[in-house]
Amino acid sequence: MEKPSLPKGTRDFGPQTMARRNFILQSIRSVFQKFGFQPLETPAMENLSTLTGKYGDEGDQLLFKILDSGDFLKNVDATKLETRNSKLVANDISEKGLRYDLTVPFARYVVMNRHEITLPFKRYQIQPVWRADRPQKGRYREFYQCDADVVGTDSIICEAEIILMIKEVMALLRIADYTIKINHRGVLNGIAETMNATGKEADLFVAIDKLEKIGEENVRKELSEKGFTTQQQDKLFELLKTPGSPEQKLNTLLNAFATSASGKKGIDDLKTAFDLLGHYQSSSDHVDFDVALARGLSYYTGCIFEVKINNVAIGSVSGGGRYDNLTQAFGSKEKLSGVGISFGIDRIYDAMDELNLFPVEANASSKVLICHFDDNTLQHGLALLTALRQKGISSEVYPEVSKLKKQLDYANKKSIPFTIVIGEEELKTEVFAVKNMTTGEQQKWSTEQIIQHLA
RNA sequence: GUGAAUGUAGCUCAGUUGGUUAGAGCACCAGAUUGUGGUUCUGGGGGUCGCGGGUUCGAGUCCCGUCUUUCACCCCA
Repeated sequence: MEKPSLPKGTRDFGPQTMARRNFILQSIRSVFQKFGFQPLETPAMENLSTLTGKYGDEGDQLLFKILDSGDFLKNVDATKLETRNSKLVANDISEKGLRYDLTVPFARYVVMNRHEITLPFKRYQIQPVWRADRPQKGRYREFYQCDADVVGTDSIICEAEIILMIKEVMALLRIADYTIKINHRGVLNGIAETMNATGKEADLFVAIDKLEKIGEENVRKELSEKGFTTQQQDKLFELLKTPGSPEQKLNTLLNAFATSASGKKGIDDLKTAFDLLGHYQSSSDHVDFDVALARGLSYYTGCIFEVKINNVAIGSVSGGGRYDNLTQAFGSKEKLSGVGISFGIDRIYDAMDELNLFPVEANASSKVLICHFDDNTLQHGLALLTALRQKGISSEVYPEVSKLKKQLDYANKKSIPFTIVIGEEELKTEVFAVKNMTTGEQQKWSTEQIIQHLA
């Protein structure tokens, strides 16, 4: 008999883990709903044609493909098969794949249901996604994304609200030390134009993004290898090192981008976003204009976001940005601009775990355990149990007759905060011993008093 | 996908140049305590040493393969 095991990069979530995951999930969901987003779910699998070509060559490699049913090799071209090149035959034997993110299925949904969608359309979506990546810490092959997107408006209000939502989620999770990095694709293009590197954006941006991780020296080394002159590099780092507050940086860069239309547009959008935060009576605390942030290059066209929890060795816990042409990839003639944010709850979990940030409430299951001594007291406990449940107090009874010690141990292990002991004496007086498992204090209460105190 | 490291009880780890029956702490179960837990004491259960081959009189220890996890690259939540 083979030992059971899980596919690489996937996990089971036990009750304790689920309680904490739900705590995170519910925090995020409540914020999304508060900001007017409506739920959407899409299938785990999509047609491969929906998924391929949307994430760049790298992304296509990471797609999980689903083998066609039936006799899928029957009609495959024999000469193709003989090449033994799996890439050549992949499309002939697989027409479906597991979704890689939630944004592309959302875009597909919008195009397919355009007639019944009122713009601007705000949806949130919380579902697992799959990537055939090599697993590492904080990187899984199956993980959940929590996305909120708005399509059908260019308004920077949406960008500002994304920042507000991130702040609210972090506050609910009691994560205090985090940074929302924000940049703009236009700023990146402006940099490329200003340093005379148009046409080589891809190499440039990939190198820029590594600045924080590998430092200026190594970035310069990489740029030299890619054929950037020292002069270009000097100009680049002059821009990247623009000093001051976000506002000061924006002003300095605006001057630097005098000849770059997209650079100016980028600065403009970012300025608007920062201004709007003020109108929302919010601050730019935690928000950092990071000129070196370059993510999601294959489809973001406007603002780019990334959220890092500080002092944990885990990648970004959230990312997002504005995209102009996602629906065009599905043949939509109308140009729909969208902007969205995605929280990775698996990484948030890992970070909170490492920082010991889970509140005790996130562990509790039942609030009350009813303990007893024999069949008679057990049976009478059921009436009390029903009374408690009718008042919405989540409670359970120890389902078999056993020693009190064992029942109290059970309550401890499940972090049940109150126990009620029912014995012959309690049956006569109808006053029960209610024990606070944290303090050890014990009170004598009637059913009404119990409900009053615990509801 | 490329390159590297790791794997001994549920968990964290010991285990000498290859040599009897592989250990500890924590956790678990039982008792001390027939209506009061998280402390203490006593006892107990639990390991095909990741899996499969090989070398050897003999392998947890050496070699090869494989899987898992981790790290770097790539990319990303």
